[in-house]
Amino acid sequence: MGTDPDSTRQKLLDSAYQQIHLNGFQATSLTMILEGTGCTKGALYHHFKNKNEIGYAVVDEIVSGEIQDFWLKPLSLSIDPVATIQEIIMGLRAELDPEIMSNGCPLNNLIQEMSSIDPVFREKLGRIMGNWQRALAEAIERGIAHGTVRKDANPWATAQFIIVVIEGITSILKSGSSMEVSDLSAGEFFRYLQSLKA
Amino acid sequence: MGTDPDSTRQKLLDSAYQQIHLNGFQATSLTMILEGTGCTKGALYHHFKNKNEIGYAVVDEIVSGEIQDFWLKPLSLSIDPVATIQEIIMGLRAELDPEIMSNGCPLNNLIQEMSSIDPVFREKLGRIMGNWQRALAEAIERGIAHGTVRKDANPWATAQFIIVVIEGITSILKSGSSMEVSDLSAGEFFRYLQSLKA
DNA sequence: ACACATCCATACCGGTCGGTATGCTCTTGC
DNA sequence: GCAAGAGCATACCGACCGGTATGGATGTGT
Repeated sequence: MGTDPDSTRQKLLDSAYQQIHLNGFQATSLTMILEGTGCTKGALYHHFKNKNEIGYAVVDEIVSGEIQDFWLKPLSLSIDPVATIQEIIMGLRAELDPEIMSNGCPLNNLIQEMSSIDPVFREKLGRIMGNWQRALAEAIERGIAHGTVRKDANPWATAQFIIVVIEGITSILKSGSSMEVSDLSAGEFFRYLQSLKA
Repeated sequence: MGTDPDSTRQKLLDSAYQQIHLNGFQATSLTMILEGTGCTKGALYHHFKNKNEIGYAVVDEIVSGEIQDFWLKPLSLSIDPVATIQEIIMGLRAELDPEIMSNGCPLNNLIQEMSSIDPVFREKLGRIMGNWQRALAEAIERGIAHGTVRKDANPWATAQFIIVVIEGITSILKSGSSMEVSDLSAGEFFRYLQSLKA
């Protein structure tokens, strides 16, 4: 049996992450989180102080890690950020289940729902966004230094615009329409990315 | 006194619209909607079948109308869509209370929250998005015909990308940071718009 | 082997939610 | 001027929410 406390905590966190991604944080009840884990409310309140703390832990231990793995790590090694960004996006498209992807970017979803309500969420999510933007900007700077990116590109503004477009595309995906819809704007996005090249 | 039933219904709708914009649809309780209107639950359930129908009415009668007024109407007369889009955006920035604007685009908010949950919301919101995109595409086509837009621009893809960027920017606005944050990507966006000119 | 903390299940609580049942008041058709 | 229904207020309901109190099992230091 899973008498390992760490594994039960992880099971709860994973379930919470999935449910929050599906229904949003506020619409996710503790009962829904417990469902499928085999745990009860006792376990949940043993590992977490209250519902908000579960959300905070999801952000700190899961969402943050995914941004780290998918974006920060590849970018930190890149001297050709335009190519790297395209590879990341193509990789995400191939890897992720489209049904899951149609639920939007977990980071963006939480920002939309919680940032204006809860200052702790706001701070944590804002920090992740900041790291993401910084990693992009630094990669672009390295690209300029290595001659792979136009010299007159503004790294910080460009980084922010890239995030804007990515979050915009995943947002639009939710308005219904299938995958081909985002192919169009993805094409325009790649055209923009190419325009950054030196 | 306001014994006029139409005005009562309108008051309820307006309050619902504001509360939904502030807190989201699911997090908005009927009590919150009633608050400030001077009405009670009796009035509410006299004019609307249930909570969902209130949301549907808000979409049909308010959100749809705002997109119509702010975007479709100006675009339908334009033969220089790039200029028109810039004017609309500058106008929105000047007109709207920044505190209200930091709550995001009502259309986008509802899509994020409700599209994956409720098929009726999904259909209604998707239809509005479609109209918006179509109006943009048609304006771009007219721009091409009148020589204000590059001939090799793909109207449909460009229209979608423009929506993506607009929704992306209003999304990012919520992640904290003040107005100047969006100025950066707005600058990049205008740069992209200019690149569409003939 | 015994005290004790960790880990978790069960049962329960007050509060709020969306929704309903009922009746009053005022308008409107005739 | 009188029935009939529109327009609404009040009171109430079951369901579910987040959270707590309690106690039983299981390891753990000594």
